[in-house]
Amino acid sequence: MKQAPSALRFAVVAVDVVVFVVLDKELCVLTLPAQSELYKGQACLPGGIIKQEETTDQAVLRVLKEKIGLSVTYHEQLATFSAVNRDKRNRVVSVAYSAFVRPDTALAYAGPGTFVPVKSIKSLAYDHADILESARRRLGGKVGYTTIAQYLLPRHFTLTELQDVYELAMKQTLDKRNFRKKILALAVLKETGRMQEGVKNRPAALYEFASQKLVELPLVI
Amino acid sequence: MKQAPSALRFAVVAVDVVVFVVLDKELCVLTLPAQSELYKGQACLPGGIIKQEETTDQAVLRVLKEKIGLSVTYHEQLATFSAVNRDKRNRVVSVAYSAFVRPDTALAYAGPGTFVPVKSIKSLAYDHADILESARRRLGGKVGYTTIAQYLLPRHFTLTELQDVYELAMKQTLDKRNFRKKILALAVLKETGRMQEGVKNRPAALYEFASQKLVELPLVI
DNA sequence: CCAAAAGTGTTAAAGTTACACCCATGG
DNA sequence: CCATGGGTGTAACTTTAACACTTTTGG
Repeated sequence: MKQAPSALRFAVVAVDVVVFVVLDKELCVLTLPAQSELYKGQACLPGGIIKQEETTDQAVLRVLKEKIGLSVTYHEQLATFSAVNRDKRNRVVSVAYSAFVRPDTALAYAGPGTFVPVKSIKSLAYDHADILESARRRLGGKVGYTTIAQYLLPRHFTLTELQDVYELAMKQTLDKRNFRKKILALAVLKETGRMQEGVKNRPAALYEFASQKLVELPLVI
Repeated sequence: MKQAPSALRFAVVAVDVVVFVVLDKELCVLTLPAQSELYKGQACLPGGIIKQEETTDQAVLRVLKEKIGLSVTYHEQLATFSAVNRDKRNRVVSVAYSAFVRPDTALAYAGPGTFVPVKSIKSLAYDHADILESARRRLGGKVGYTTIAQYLLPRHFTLTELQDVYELAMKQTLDKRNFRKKILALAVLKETGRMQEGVKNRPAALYEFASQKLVELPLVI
């Protein structure tokens, strides 16, 4: 593919990713120490510049894999951030993404990033705090009308674990009986037939999502 | 602001805008004849390359004003399209926007674009058909839980006109009595005290939105 | 007086909320 | 037998859906 004249290419196009995980009943995101001198000492989100022959979606997967050493369960585009000074060094237009990993993946993770509770994050380098806030809001909305919660859970999970994810994402507590009635009525789950093992209380039934795709529901929870 | 080396600036960043209007009980969008040789004869959405010192939001307003001669009532970011070959000439990453104009503005419009019914559009240059479809879907969703319909109506409007916009956006008919009950219960409208004039049937009361800002509702319609 | 659109209430059904106790397991 | 979390139903209330006729105006 031909390239447009350099004079027209004002900006670098980058991706930044908010990688969510639920650990220990806390909603966490992956952060890294900012590399650049200007933002030294601050944390930031994983990200990188797109390559000449890749889409932003491909860039997200490449960056997470190559630079961060992580495979995510699901990712989706969030919004594009284009403030002229969002990166003080030079003009970078960033296409932000949300991504999700299962807790077991995060626990086994040993790359350069750290998962930290969203609540504990006071500030981030660049405009990454804005991006995080935007992703956080989107997650809160989307958990209620899609099956996005599945990407934050192990494949097989208990209804209580599922409810925990909903409560974290929505920032509210839910009634156990009503939650179960609703989620089961939606018919997006199926019983695995298996039970929890090695727990010191009554073992819970394990469920899984019927479809691994993101399903949109006619509004619920 | 310093610029990153040209070698890192692979792509041109552009904006493309889906400008909606309701004319004659039809949802329409603004299209233009494509300029480039490669897409000669096809229609496309208004758009343009961002400038060095402007955000994508600013670029949208500038492009619509300078190139199209149109002031929109409201605009919001939709999504970013980055397929490597979405523009065959060279790499263009496009940040797509939805925008809305009131019918009176569209009727008075005399610029280079044309408002054509969405239904009548079979194809568009570049990936603009994808962008339009995406905007169309978003409008359909958003009309139900926000006050976005206001940007497609004159400032003062009848409840029937409001219902028409909802029906067009949602692609379904609604019950007149139930619609009125719901929308009035939401308390987002206020009576202007004025009535329609010069209509050959019983004149309807004119309403306006209480806030000109986009308001998100706890789910409705 | 006719045509056209405005305006208005009730009832049945569905969905949502609030709420408390017994059960199975490991230690 | 105790502690821990799992699992379950019902009744009041709220919301939604379906539905038809009278009113006001201009021509």
